[in-house]
Amino acid sequence: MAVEIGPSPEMYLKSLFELTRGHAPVPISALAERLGHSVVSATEMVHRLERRGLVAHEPYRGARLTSDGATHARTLLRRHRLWERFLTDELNLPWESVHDLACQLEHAVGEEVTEALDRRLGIPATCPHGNPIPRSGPTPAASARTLADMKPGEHAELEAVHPESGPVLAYLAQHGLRPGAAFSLESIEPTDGLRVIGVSSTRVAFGPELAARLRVRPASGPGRGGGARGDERRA
Amino acid sequence: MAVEIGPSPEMYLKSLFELTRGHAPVPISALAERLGHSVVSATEMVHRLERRGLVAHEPYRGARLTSDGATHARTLLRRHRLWERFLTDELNLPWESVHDLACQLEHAVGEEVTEALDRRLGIPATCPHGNPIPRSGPTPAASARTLADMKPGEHAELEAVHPESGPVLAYLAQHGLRPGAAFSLESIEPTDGLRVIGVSSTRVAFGPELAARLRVRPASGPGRGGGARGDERRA
DNA sequence: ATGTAGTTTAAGGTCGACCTTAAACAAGGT
DNA sequence: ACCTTGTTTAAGGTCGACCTTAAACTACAT
Repeated sequence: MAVEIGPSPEMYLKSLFELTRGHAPVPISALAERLGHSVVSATEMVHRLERRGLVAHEPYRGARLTSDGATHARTLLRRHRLWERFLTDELNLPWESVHDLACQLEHAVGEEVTEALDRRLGIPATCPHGNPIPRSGPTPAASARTLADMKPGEHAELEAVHPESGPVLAYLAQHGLRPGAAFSLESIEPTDGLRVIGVSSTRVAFGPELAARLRVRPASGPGRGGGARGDERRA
Repeated sequence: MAVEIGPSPEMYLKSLFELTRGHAPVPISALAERLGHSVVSATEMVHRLERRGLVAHEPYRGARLTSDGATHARTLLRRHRLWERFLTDELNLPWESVHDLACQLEHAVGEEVTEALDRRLGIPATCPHGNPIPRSGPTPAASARTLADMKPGEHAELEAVHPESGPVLAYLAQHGLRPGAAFSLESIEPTDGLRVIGVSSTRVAFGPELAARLRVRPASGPGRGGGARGDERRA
């Protein structure tokens, strides 16, 4: 069991999982873009994964994880997020850089280490970027609402950065924005749909694509002022 | 700096380092055997590493690390042993299995993580198998004396398992023998040179090759009886 | 001085994971 | 019905990391 699989196929499974919205297949071009590969290469890989029974490919529509594939992807994501927690909580590495670091570590460990790590970390509920750590049992539904869905004047709190990536996290870190931060949407610029938000006396702008990657929830308290405040470790 | 290098070349550097005795070149056949590769493949790799300036190859004698190569190997060994400590000390994974696990992790992290890990672990002096963790500055000379050098009747204490490997550690674990354990050499069998030692009322036998991998030092105290006792974390 | 054991080179093979360019094809809007 | 856009297939390439078999060669001990 556990089906030997290399780092590269694993990245595909993970990306596929992350890019999946609802029940729709993910266009291969989207996959390719996320991984920085050519579309042809991505198609090749999808075929390889299909032969292994991990993804189902609907021609001209996209690829979807089979349940085997989804299981595998979930454990990968689990490892990834646990490592992220380890790197921030135990090694005190910067919030915005642990994503890329964890991308290496996730392929280097099996179940043994993963579970031990989970216990060691106190069975955390989310990664440092606000995403839930998959465990046995259904994953708690993440809020579907993002910054892109908000209307000017609304107040909210950053819940998570969903498809994570180095550059995105760097941008957020640069402006002191972290899960838990309260903010308000000040305006949506007519040109390019730029979202300008106010976070503790600063203004930060986000393009529509980035905005769609910022999951939000109604501001919890009157917001204890904070910009760069932490993230919750429990659900 | 840091010269991009993959897991496989890294394993070669590490093995080369571990197999080096004094100043002599390591025969490629020995390298190949340690890695479980064919001699031809090992030769190929040595060439690749030579082109990169990491090893020097003396035809028909063997390969030696250049100073660049040695530096690289040392940092690899450093990562490896730090991960071993992490896995045993923090995750409570079994002593005999952390070697193989660390073999994966060592290729998945850079300097940032390594140094943070080191600090986090309290700058440990040795790995769980008794080998010193390389740091800047000269590595403390490991005792050159092994079980293979002992005479019947002698008492000693296990200091380290030097070239480590899964099966060797498994054998030791099976017999409750760990660094720090005191024992006496009871006999050397004339056939096959088997070393039979007494450890806390048990007898365990070692072939000559294994014996040469067990570094020993004079028993420290009257040995608080112990078989399966720990290992020191400080020099 | 010679022979054997250990080393090296040569030649050819496989597999995975990428790339490019170019052609064939399907979906969906006008 | 057509045309554009996005998708897939085909063809050929590269590179790294392994493999085998077979021939050439060296070191060293007898």
